[in-house]
Amino acid sequence: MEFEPVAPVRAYQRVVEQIEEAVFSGRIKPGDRLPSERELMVQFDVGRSTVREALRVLQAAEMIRSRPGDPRGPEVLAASPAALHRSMHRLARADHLGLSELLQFRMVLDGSAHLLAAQLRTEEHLAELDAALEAMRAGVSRGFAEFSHADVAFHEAIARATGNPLLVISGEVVRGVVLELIEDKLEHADDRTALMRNWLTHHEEVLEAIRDSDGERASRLAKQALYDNYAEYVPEGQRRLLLPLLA
Amino acid sequence: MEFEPVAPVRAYQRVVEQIEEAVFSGRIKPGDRLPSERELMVQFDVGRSTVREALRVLQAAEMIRSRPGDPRGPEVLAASPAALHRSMHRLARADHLGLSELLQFRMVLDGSAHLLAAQLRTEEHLAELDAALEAMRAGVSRGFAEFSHADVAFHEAIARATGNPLLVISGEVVRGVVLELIEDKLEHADDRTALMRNWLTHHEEVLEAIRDSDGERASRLAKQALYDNYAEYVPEGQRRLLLPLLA
DNA sequence: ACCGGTAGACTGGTCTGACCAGTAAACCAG
DNA sequence: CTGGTTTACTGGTCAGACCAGTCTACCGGT
Repeated sequence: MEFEPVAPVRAYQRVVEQIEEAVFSGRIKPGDRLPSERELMVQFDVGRSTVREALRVLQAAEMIRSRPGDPRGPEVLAASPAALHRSMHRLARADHLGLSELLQFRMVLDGSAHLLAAQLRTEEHLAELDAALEAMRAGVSRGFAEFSHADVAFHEAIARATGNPLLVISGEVVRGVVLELIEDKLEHADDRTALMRNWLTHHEEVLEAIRDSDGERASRLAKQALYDNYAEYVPEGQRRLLLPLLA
Repeated sequence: MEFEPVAPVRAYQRVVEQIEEAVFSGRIKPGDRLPSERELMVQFDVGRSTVREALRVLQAAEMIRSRPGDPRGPEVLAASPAALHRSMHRLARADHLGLSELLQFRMVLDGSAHLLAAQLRTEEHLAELDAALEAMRAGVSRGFAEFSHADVAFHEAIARATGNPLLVISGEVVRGVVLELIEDKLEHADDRTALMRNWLTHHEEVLEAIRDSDGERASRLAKQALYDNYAEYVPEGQRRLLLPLLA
C-alpha cells in the first residue's frame, strides 16, 4: 500500500494553473490582455492579494507583464527563453552545472543544428549566413565585443535554418551561460586578434559545408571547433566526457 | 546619444534582490531559515504583502519553501534542476510546437544520450538498466500504463548514465510533451501488446549496444526506433525534417 | 478645423489590520 | 516517562484603503 504526501493546494496556485492552462491551450495568445486584478478577483472569487501573488509567479516565469495605469490590463507575453536562461544560470552558479556539462550539451546541440541546417537550409538562410559572416569580418577590427556579437548572430542563423525553435532557444541559452562562465577568461586572453581570425576561418569552412549540403562535415567541424576553443577551460579530468562526441 | 527605457524598481523586486544576493554570496546557505514574514517586513521596512510577493517569486524559482505554522521560517533550498525543468516545460508547451519539431529534438537528444551513455556507463548504470528492462518485461502483461512507466525509467536511466543533468532534464521534458500530444492516439492503438513487444526487443538491442560500449550503434538504434514508432503521427510533408538525423 | 490642456475613471503598487488553520514546543496531568 | 493540552507563533487569505501613474474623452482656445 502506497500513500502520497498530502499538501494543500494554495489558492494562488490554482489561479496560476488556470491562467497557464488558458495560455497553453491557446485560448489566450501573446499580445492579449488579462482582465484587471480587480476583475480577476471577482472571476476567481479570491482576494486581490491572492490574485497578485498568482500574477507575480506568472511574471517571474516571463509569461505576463503588467504596468500600473494601463487600463488594458496585464499583457500576455510570447514564450521567451529568459526564464530558462535564468534558471540555468543559477544552476551553473551553484556549481550544479559545470563547464564540461554545458559544453557537452552545446556540442550536442550545435552539432545537430549544423547537420540539420546543411540539409534543410534555403537560399534565404544562406544569404543570412553570408551577411553574418561579413559582419564578423568587419568585427575583427572593431573590437572583441562587436565580433562576439556577430558570432552569436551567425550561430543563431544556423539554428534558425533548422526550422526548429527548440534548437534555437536551447542553443541560445546554453551559449549564453557558457559565455558568462568564461567571459572573464576570454577578456584576458593574450592574442585576441589571432583568436578572432581563427574563428573566422572556421566559420568560413562551416558555411562552405552548409552551402554544399554536407551536414556530416558541418557537424564535425562545429563540434571540433568547440572542443578546440573551449576544452582548455574544462578541468583536465573531465575532458574525456567530450571526446565521444568527436568520433 | 543613447538613452535607456526608464522603469521604476518595485519594492518587492528590491527585496528579492537582497535575498537572492545573500544566497548567491553564500551568506545564507541551503537549509538555513529566513526570518518570518512579519520579521522580514520590519527588517526591509515594507508591508507584508510586499514581503509575500517577494517570497512568491523566490519560491517560484525554487530557492525557498515555506510552510504555514513552521516557527523556524521559510527554508532556503539547495539549487535544484526543478526550476529548469519547469521553465523548459513551460516553453515547450507555450510555443505550440508541432510533433515534427518535438520529435526532431528528441531524436537529437536521445541519439546523443545513447552515444554518450554507451561510452561513459559504469557497471552501476548497467545494473540499473537491467532492472528497468526487467520491469518492462513484467509490465507487458500488466497493462500499458505500467509498461509505459517502466519505459520512461529506462530512458531516464540512459540519460543519467551520461552524467549530464541537462540531457536528463531536456529529455524528460521533451518526452513528456510528446506523450501529451499523442497519448490519446496511443490509447486507441489496436494492438498494444505487439507494440510493447516491439519496444521491448528494441530496448534489448539498445542495452546490448550500450553494454558493448558501441555508442554509434546505440545511437542509431535509438533514433531509428523513434522514427519507426512515431513518424506515422507526423504530417507527411514534415517527415523529411527527421530523415537527416538517420543518416 | 485642429490642437493643448485638463478631468475623471481607471490601473497596478503598497500598506494596514484582521482572521483562520496549521505547526511546534513547552507545559502539564496521568 | 508518556500523552494530551495549551500557547505562541507561522503562513495563507481577505477586506479596505491610499497613492502615483496612465489613458481617454472631453473641452476651450486658436
